[in-house]
Amino acid sequence: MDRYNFRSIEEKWQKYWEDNNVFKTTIDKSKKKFYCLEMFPYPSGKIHMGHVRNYTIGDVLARYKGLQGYNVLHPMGWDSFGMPAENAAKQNNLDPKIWTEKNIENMKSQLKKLGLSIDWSREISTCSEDYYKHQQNFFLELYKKKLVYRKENYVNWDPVDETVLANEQVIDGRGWRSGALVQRKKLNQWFFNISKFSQDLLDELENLDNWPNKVKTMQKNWIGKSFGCEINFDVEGDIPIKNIKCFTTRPDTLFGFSFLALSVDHEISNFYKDDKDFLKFRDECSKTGTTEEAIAVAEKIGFKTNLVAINPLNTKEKVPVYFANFVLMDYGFGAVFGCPAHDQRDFDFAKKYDLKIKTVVKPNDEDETFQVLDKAYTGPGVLINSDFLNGLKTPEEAVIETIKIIENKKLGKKQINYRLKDWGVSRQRYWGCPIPIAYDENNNPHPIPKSMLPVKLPQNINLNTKGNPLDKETVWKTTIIDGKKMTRETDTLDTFVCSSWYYLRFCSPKNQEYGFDKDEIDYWMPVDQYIGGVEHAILHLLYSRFFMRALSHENKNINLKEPFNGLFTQGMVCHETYKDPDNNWVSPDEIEIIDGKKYLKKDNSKQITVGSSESMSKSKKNTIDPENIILNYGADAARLFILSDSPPEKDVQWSEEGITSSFKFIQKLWILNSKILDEIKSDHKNDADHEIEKYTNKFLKKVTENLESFSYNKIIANLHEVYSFLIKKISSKYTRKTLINNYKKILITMMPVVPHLSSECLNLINAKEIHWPEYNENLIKEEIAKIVIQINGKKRGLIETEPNLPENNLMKIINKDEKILKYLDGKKIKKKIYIKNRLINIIL
RNA sequence: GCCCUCGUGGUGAAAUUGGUAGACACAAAGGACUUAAAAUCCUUGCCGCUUGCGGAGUGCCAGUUCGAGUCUGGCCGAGGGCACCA
Repeated sequence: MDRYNFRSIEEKWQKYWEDNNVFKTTIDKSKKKFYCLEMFPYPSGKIHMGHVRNYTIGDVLARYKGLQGYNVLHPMGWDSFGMPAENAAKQNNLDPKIWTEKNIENMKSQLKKLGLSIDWSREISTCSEDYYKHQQNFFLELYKKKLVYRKENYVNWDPVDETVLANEQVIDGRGWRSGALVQRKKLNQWFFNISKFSQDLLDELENLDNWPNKVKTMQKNWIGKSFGCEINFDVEGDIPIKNIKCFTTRPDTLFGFSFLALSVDHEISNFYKDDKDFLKFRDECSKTGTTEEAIAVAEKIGFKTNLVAINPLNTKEKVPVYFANFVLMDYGFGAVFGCPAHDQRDFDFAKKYDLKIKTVVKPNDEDETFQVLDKAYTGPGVLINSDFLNGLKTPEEAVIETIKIIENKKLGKKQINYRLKDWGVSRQRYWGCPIPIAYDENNNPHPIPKSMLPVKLPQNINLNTKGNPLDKETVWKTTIIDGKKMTRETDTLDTFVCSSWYYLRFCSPKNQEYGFDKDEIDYWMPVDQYIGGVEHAILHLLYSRFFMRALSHENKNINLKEPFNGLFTQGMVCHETYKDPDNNWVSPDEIEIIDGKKYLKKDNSKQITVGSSESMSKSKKNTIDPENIILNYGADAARLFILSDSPPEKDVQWSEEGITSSFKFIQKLWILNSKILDEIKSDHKNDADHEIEKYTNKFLKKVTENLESFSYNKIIANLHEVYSFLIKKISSKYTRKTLINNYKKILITMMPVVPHLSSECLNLINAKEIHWPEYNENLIKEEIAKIVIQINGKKRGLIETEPNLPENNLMKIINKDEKILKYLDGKKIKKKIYIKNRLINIIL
């Protein structure tokens, strides 16, 4: 019996698939389509286990759908613009393009070794001119539709990467890539008007039935809709300002008004720009900015103006106006009215500056003497101390009533606000898609004419400069449009723009005229199943949803809002962490096991401490290189293991034992195959066929259901079960025809998981016409019912009977069963609950 | 602080959606084969008297039900998301 030579067999099939263009796809309107897409990788140089998991999950689905007869689109490409290339290029003094292309070459060959069913003829790379010229065209289309605009704005400035970051790229006050503390800086920036679609982006979440609720909730919170009203407060004081607009969700608490707070960037700050104390205060605020600690400690500080604001519902009441560090300029109107009794933040501020705290809401279970003392009350209740509003139920009734009153008195109006802000897309970087704009001598922007696209990145430039290298390219910067000399925009686009439409490009990757072909996207879009990491729950997925809307906006040819019909977010790959006695992280490769204990390979005196299992990361050195795994165990074993044990949406623990066990299972399946080949050399008459028919059909049902529900870990369990069955029953003398038929079906179900082994075995049994096997419900029907006997809800026995046995007949059997009679003990039966074919519960 | 998700053997997990808890796998222990080892196969969730049998058992406490891992309420714990959003 020969050993399974995974290397030659995997290579053979990969070559066969490639040479025969097995996964090449074209439109075929006679067939139902299935667009299976995994998030495309950044070409960092090598694939990691996260990729292996992501692409294995996608491949299982793509192959399954293909076997079912769908016309499957399963492409792959490269998210190849971005800072790592630029940084690597700087360090090694080479061209980012060359660095990137080399990485792509390498990663592509690694991915191919995984045996993925990818149509490589559709490969795209976002850094190629062929890709970004269409992106520039889209930018100009959006510009024309006024969905792109330029404004001066405070930005999140990353001092290490010397670039602007989107709010979403600032994590805990630090740059998401560099980890540097983010600063505030005012710059001219390009923006995509994503907030125009806030309501629609929110509404359509409801219809995304095949998205995880988790992701929908995150997006919902991110969009952050709130209902309230704007109120125009009259003010009096020493500057020529008559009123200040505020946004509030709690107008019902207006009688608890005790101060008005402004953002330091509010237009009123212009009157204080010569006030040294104010400037000092403003500095103080920008320092506490967005850092983690600052928010945690979050001391509320204010700067008192000489203004007073008048309560519009009680004009006798005048309260002080402050600038305060907790008021944001880019939400609402940069001004809030303070009601300390019913907002914790206002409460803290009032305590600090000794402002009035007037209770105007009492909880439902309190009486009217209720007073807010050491903590704001933000819950529901009834309005008190509020004159004509007294007795209203809050918040629902009271908010609506108050808004009506405010509208009638023309003091303000109903208003809906969103937290979602427009998407700043300008980046001060070389390695990105150039923004196709040029400026005239008055600094007015002009689109680059379509005929002059693409605006190509200059090559062979000096990257070792501070700030944006494109700024220094004086020759490149200068251009002539309509005979006028102009200066190019030197900012490039955020790389999230590239990934916002790549799913469209895959439909027609070769179209030179436009980013995609209408016929092609009409057939292929939307993506039926999108698979990737949950880390993109907000940024990438929201941007893509926006981009699809932006392209469809005012465009009769495209009527598509949602790019991804189904979304699946897979968990991470984790591994134990190791440290040496000096507290340094140690990689699994550097460890040797002696007598069950782990030691440092190069120094056996040093014992390793084993830490918790965490997601694989270079910094903790707990990574496993997929290339080595494929080399030593094969792609099928790697695929099998990455799907085993844990459900795909949860984290999976990588372990040496696990991959070894998967490797062994592949070997076992191969031995089984050899035995079956022996077995089918002769035929049998003995009619044991029914057994295998039945088992196979039950198995097919389970596997099919598990595939449909992404329960891929259960499929592996099913494969173990079917193996155990076959290896035991192989000599049961099934007729040759039946054995081959059923074995063929089983092998086909293995195709999505272990395609090389499965293809080889199918070939060896000379199987033709390979398509997903249907199961026959009639063959699955149970011929024996196992009925649990419960006495007073406790399991006391198990009886095997014919199916659908009437209760009377069952009781006859029970009455002959000594074990059970022991429990009945002649007692009177009060009640019987009989669930056919399942259980009977006898209550005494 | 707010929002979401999840708590099942030593470990990763299953459980026909309210009906035999622990499928499948990893680890450990014991056993078989072997001169021996490797490989392979079998047995074992826990507590008790030890073929068998009995008991407890799905984070904790209540509730609904003939019956709860599954449903309801309250607590405890873990993970994730958001960050002064008015």
